[in-house]
Amino acid sequence: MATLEEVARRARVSTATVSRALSGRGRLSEATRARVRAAADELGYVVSASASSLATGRTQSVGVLVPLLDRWFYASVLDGIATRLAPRGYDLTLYNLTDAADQRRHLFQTALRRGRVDAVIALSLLLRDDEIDQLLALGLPIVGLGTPSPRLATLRVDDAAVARTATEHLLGLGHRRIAHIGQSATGADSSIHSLDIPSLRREGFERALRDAGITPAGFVAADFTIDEGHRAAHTLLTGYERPTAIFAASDEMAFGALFAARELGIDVPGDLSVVGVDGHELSGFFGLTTIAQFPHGQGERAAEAILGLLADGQSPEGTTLPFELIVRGSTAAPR
Amino acid sequence: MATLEEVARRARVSTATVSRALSGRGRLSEATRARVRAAADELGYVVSASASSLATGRTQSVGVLVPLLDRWFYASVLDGIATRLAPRGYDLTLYNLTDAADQRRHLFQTALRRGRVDAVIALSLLLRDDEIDQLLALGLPIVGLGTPSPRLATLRVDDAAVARTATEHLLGLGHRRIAHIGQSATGADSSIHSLDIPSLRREGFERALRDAGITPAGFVAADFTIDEGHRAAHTLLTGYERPTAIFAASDEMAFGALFAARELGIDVPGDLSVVGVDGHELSGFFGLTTIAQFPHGQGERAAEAILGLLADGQSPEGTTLPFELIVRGSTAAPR
DNA sequence: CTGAAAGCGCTTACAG
DNA sequence: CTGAAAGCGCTTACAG
Repeated sequence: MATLEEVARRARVSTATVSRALSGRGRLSEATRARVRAAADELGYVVSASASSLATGRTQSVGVLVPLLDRWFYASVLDGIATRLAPRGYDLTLYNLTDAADQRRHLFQTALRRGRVDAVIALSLLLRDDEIDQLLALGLPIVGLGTPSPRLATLRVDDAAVARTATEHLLGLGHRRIAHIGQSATGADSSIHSLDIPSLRREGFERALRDAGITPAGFVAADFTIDEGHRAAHTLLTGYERPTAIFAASDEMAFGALFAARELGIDVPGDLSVVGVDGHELSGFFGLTTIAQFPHGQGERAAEAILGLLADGQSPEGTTLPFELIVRGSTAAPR
Repeated sequence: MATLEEVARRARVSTATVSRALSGRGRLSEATRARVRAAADELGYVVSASASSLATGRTQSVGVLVPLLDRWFYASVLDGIATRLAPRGYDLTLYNLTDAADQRRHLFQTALRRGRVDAVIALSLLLRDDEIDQLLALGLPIVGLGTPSPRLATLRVDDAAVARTATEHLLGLGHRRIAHIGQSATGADSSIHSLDIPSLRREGFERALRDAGITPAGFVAADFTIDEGHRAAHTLLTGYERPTAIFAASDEMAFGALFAARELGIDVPGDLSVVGVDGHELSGFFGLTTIAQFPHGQGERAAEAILGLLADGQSPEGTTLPFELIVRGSTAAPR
């Protein structure tokens, strides 16, 4: 790889001039600028990331913290982020934040502190207080997306409203025995807080029912996977006093509920209505009524927020993300 | 952030000694090593990535080229890669390779050449010859995963054998009118080659039929999505001389075929058998017979191959990835 | 408008 | 076993 120095020699100018010509910073005569550009092109010169970073303190790279890579929702968000970052010349460094304690420690204490990223986007992460401390101590722009800490500037959907919308849709159809599948991220006994997404949805659900003077017809905790949704729905549907409707806190769990209903010979929507959350790419095929929340767009928004902070320290304007009830064949009035 | 220099001062040694103590390279007395470690811990010192990279030429980071982020298959592979890279202290830099010409050019001519990664993993990418030239010119270890270029060391499933296995499963059940949904990546008229995955699967399918003395009962090109599989299946199932079996080149297309059959009132597997490829996480719920290929494990294998090349230049041992026929309820003998 | 030079924070021969 | 010093390849005040 050619170096700045070689370009300088070829263009018969100093390295300072080459740097200015190529970066566009500082005033130069058009003639020299053109000469330098030509020399750089001929040599196929590209600035060395590490040398440039060392000199400027900037890396042109954004770190993204993701809890689960292989889930449609996160993959979509990530795609949205990548879509916006690339054209602006920012690289994306991916950090998969698992539950493994030593991996988490290494990430916060070492990996992120090596100075490889200029900013951080944190996706729907449950972070401990000391982890947030370490994140903030980096002194970098940070944007959370659905991250349940009031200490992090976060873009979020109003999850209580999401749950209320779904629940009221069912109430509006005339359902009175409505069960919920969801909340298990922190557990009911969580000493942390109830700002995480699953908890907010559960609370929204319960409040909507309470406001209607109705008590929940059941709740089963599940981990936002089809398998778990399937298991949870099976429990609800084989208990006595079967619900006429289920509000699942994610589409994947709702899919599981649909499979469970089919296996049990329960007709949807005749004997059971099901609502999910996400607007999963498959929800249309399943005919699932859902609250769509456009994860790809969320990723784009998060990337734009970070780019704004990076460019002029401007915090994102709005922090509330849109959602939308999409009514399909999985919900109807109870018989 | 504390610097090496500060650690050196605190431990009352030279910066050279600190570097040696922390990296483990070079021989040092246990006493000084301990003293340096203590000083580093007290200051919360972490090596600067850019300074270290500039001095050594190594970045401790692997670039991953992905065509589509929001597809289950790629997301799983990515997760597998991340799983193996993290414990070895390597960062993962994600490059989303779209079809946009200018973005591709920027990636190969600039982004990858900035020296930000020590190695590259390329996932199932269709690369032009000049792009492969540029990739090779980086002089870095490269591992392809299902990448259709003989010029790149690639881990791959024997896709012709995958297709043959699926097809022979259908033949073995007694099917004689078998159609295929797949191949569209390069198009039939591709002047490039037919080493890409969709083409290999199509060829495997056709050869298996030919060996059995049977002609294909149809082929529709589709883009590996549910939507496209749905559309393609609809075409096949509403034509005259409807096939009794469909081999779809991916599970997602097979899901689409199942939805199409259901809409058309065609009983699966009574009137139609469907086989897919991938072992998608949903395939079990759909009762889909499939050829599983374990993308998460593929990602792990690719990461290990790269780590091997990075550590001692050892090329990966085997380059063939496993697959497995999983028979479920979507296939049966024709009526 | 352009250049000489210091500095970013490491690593690694080279000496001793 | 340890240190002084050069060097990695840039950028940016500071001069002129």
